[in-house]
Amino acid sequence: MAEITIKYLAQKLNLAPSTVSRALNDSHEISDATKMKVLALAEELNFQPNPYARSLREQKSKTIGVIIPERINNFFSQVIDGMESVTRAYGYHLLVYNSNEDTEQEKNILSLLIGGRVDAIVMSISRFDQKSDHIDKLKKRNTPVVFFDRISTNFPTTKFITNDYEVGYQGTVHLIEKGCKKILFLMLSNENSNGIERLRGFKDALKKKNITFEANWVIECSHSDEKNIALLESIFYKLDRPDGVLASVEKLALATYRALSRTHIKIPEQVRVVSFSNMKIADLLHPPLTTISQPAYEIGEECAKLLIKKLTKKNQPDLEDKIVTIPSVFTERESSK
Amino acid sequence: MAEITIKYLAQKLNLAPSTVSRALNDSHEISDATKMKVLALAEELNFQPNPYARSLREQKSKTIGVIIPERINNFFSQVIDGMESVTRAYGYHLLVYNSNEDTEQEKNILSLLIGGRVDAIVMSISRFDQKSDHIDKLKKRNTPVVFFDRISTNFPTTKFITNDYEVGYQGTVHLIEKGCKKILFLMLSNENSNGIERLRGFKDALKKKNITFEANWVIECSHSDEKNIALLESIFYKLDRPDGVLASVEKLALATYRALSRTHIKIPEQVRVVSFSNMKIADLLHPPLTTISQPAYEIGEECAKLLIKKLTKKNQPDLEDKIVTIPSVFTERESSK
DNA sequence: TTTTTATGTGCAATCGTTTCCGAAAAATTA
DNA sequence: TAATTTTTCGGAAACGATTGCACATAAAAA
Repeated sequence: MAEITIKYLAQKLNLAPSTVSRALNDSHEISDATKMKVLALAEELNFQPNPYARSLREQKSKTIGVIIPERINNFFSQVIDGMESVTRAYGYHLLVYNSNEDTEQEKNILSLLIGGRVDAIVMSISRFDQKSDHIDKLKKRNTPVVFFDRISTNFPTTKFITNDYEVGYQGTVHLIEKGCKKILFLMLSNENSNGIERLRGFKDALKKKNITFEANWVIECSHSDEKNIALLESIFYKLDRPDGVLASVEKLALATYRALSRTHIKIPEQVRVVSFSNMKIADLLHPPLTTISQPAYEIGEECAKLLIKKLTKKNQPDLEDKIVTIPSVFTERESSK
Repeated sequence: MAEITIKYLAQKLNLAPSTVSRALNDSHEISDATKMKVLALAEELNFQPNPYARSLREQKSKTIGVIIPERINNFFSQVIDGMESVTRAYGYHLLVYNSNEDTEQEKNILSLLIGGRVDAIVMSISRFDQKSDHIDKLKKRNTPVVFFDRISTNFPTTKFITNDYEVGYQGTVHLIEKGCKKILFLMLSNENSNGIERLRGFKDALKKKNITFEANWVIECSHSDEKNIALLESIFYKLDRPDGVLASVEKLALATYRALSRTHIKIPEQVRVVSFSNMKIADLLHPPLTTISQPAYEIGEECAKLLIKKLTKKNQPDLEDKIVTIPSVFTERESSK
């Protein structure tokens, strides 16, 4: 019931709290004999130092805050698994928040975290807004921040992404070479950093292949699955329907599948589909989905490694302002045959 | 740079720290005039009380620890989303850990949390072992614990599950009525609480329908997808193959799909499949999968609500030792037509 | 005017650690 | 043996917030 404290151990052993503390932290100024005694009792009583007292004193929490825009998403789950694999090894903890693709929530979470609850922050931003003042505020603090996937381009820190441009290009070329002449580019919101890069790859591929891009090929979708499906249905219902789809986000590929199934349009015979996706069961869809999948676990590991290094080593410089690219992998399946 | 503290505010305003603290906490013994002044300055400087100082003093962290056996899993993601939706409203934080279906890791995580880092724990245990002493240890502590889905039956607290027995029964009856005579029950490990209930429903349904159960219909699978697929392939390769499958876990249904696809056995013509699953795209599989899906979000909400109540209200009794059942929903699709 | 009461504020202790500083005891050197 | 250094430990002050208690001051009652 009554928590076991250092003071209690000290009293039991007829030592000063300072001595016990030092013994537990294996300080060189404590004799081996007393160290043994202290460790033995601590072990016996299953002593765990109070993390909050320690945090208060040391001015660090051994906790990293993570903000993602969506939790029910294989990509983000894998990223967090990757992070946890390294943070746990270093005794760090992960506080994970879901901003639900909502800038307002993101702002609230950020202000929660800024109070000193975490030593560092990892985030994938909900919207790539111009007015990201809540993120800019972070600059004034000395809390290290790292971005991944959906990054804030003008915030000076390290960002982890995949080769969005190249792979957007590659996916588009693939569709064209399969015979597509009119390809839709589906994006979630026109303002995400990676979406923009993927779109750039898309456009450049069209140009390279001498297909003239038309503005209405870019479909800006919402976060509502139902709305997206309805929108796509209306598009595919027309006579001069597209014959290819590059979905920049998994959920849009699924919306496409649903829309095409409702309108009885066949994949890949009538429309070929390629999607960015980290789904593990892309091969079990009907038809199996051609994917561009991101190295999610690895991205998580890298984010965590970088922060742990910054937090645990002495005299580390500020996080370098650069973009680290980890390549995605393209897997061809039935949906684009 | 220098953190803003209550002491700093007090100095700026020519007040005592205690007065500032009381003003911020809206104490009745502070005049409205000074309250205004304090609040104004706090607002202006964007003051956030140090959470660790507060935790130390108040002996509570406003943090709940969550342990799940797997993160890349829609069910658990939904549960956590549900929890977060209520904890955030009350200013509580979520520390989430993945035990990776491993009792050893679970034990380590638990001992991390026990040090007072969290005010309460929510968990879905990795294995239903007899020797769950690491969980029993929690009893001695006064940290409230709640279980969900994979519960520890003999630990006296509130547990949230779904009507595993009924729905296992229902799924089996469904398969039988579709004409199945030899049905496999796929479980992840023979020792999970919910698996056992589902199996009981399975057996009772067979009995009810006058089908004699055979022990080798219960397949205990591992956590390796590849092994499971190979195992299932070998089973379906035989002549007297089963004509139905009830998968107690989503990943086993997927393994079944893969195994059947490799052996060129048709679903549902040759084998009908029903699975417990919270996949959102069960309808996009080939063929669409008949599912029993758990009310994951709601389970998360209920866990959190219960704990928040226990933690925020005065003089709350210990968590009642009972099982709360929230029903699953059965959705028939092509895979069991 | 004096006494009582209500109101507003400050002082100091506390939560459990870590660490600076100093001091005794032991070991080394002169 | 005396002087010096090294080893080992204790005292006390932090870290930043909350809160019991005391003490002013002003308002109300006698």
